[in-house]
Amino acid sequence: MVAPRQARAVPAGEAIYRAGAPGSAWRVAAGVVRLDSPDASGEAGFASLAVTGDIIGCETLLFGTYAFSAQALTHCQLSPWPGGCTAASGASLLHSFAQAQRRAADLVALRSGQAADRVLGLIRLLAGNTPAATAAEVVLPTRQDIADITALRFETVSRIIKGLERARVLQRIRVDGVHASRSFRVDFAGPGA
Amino acid sequence: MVAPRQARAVPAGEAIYRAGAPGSAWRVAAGVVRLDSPDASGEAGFASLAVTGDIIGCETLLFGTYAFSAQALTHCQLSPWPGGCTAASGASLLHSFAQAQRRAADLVALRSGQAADRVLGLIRLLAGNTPAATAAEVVLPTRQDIADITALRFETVSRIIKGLERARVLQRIRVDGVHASRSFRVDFAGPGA
DNA sequence: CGCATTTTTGATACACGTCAATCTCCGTGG
DNA sequence: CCACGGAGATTGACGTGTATCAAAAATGCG
Repeated sequence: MVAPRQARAVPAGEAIYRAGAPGSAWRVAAGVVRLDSPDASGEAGFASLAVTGDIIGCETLLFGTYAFSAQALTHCQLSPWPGGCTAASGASLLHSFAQAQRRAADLVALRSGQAADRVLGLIRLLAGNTPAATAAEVVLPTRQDIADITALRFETVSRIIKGLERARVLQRIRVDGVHASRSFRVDFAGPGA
Repeated sequence: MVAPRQARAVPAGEAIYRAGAPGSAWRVAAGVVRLDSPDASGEAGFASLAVTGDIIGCETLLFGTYAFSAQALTHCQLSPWPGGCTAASGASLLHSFAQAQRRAADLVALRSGQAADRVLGLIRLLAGNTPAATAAEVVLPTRQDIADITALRFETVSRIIKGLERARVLQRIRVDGVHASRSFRVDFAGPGA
């Protein structure tokens, strides 16, 4: 009888695992995870994104080691996967497969069209991620990470986000009188009334 | 006892299946398949790419219907999946999952960097696809399809491919004295010598 | 052989990249 | 409590890689 692996909490910005390292699969219970291809010789950098509900590190079930590097873009909550009973793993695997496919299609879509639409698309993706209770609030990754995901430059991302603020689509959330640069309240419809 | 589904041959440009339609999964035995998101209300168009060895339509095992539309970009050979024995489907599914992940990362990479590098990257992907015997020959999709995959315009793709021809990286293959606009011999090293 | 489709090529405009300076936030130590 | 410094974010000025619009040429199919 093997002791169950513990759930993990990872602060924003920290590495979760490295490509090539041994390990097992996780379910992203909360937060946003960035996956990177090992940039040794091939295509460098950003490879994929995982948000709440997604499974990461599935490939370890097959190879025993991670194919990508994972990094927390926001504070993350991870739980071991598959859960208790391995019996359900067949359907469960299939389910996360289908989900990964849809996620991949979303990512591809985040890299076409005008810059503003891409950033907005990503924000939409991340906002859909937030639990219902705080549906209209998002914690964004750094400008640089947003830029990597959308294939833009961080200066461009910065300008676009400022523009969305001016258009009242985004509104900074104040914490102790100081507004953090990554926490926003989102109102896709614009200033509403 | 169910009669085994037949293998399918699909000519270039033809639809393989439509999103929402019932059906089952296939293995791409040869050729290149384009997958599109149903563009009804959400993100339109290109979603993913499948080349020789990839599995398409996996989601039917879960939902019974296709999540994407599939279209042959080159002449395609399809075989039913999973193959004869369903016993191996667990590991087989896992394997094609891992493959799909890597493919998705490749696609994302095809949408960053300079236009010429993207097109070249796609050609590389497609050339790696060809069987070893004709390793240096590729049949490319239409300029428009290449443009959709790389998030460029077909005019830009046309200019780039012409440029690669002038640089002797691509060389048109003559068929009956007429050179087709999509069959090329590839020499990534340049004119060699 | 003729027509529809695809590809090529040119001229021009603009969205985004690039380079660089400044500013804010936040932790550290005097 | 404030000076200091680093990381991230903002803003400006300018250049350029692609998009865009348009027209002609090549290809392929009936």
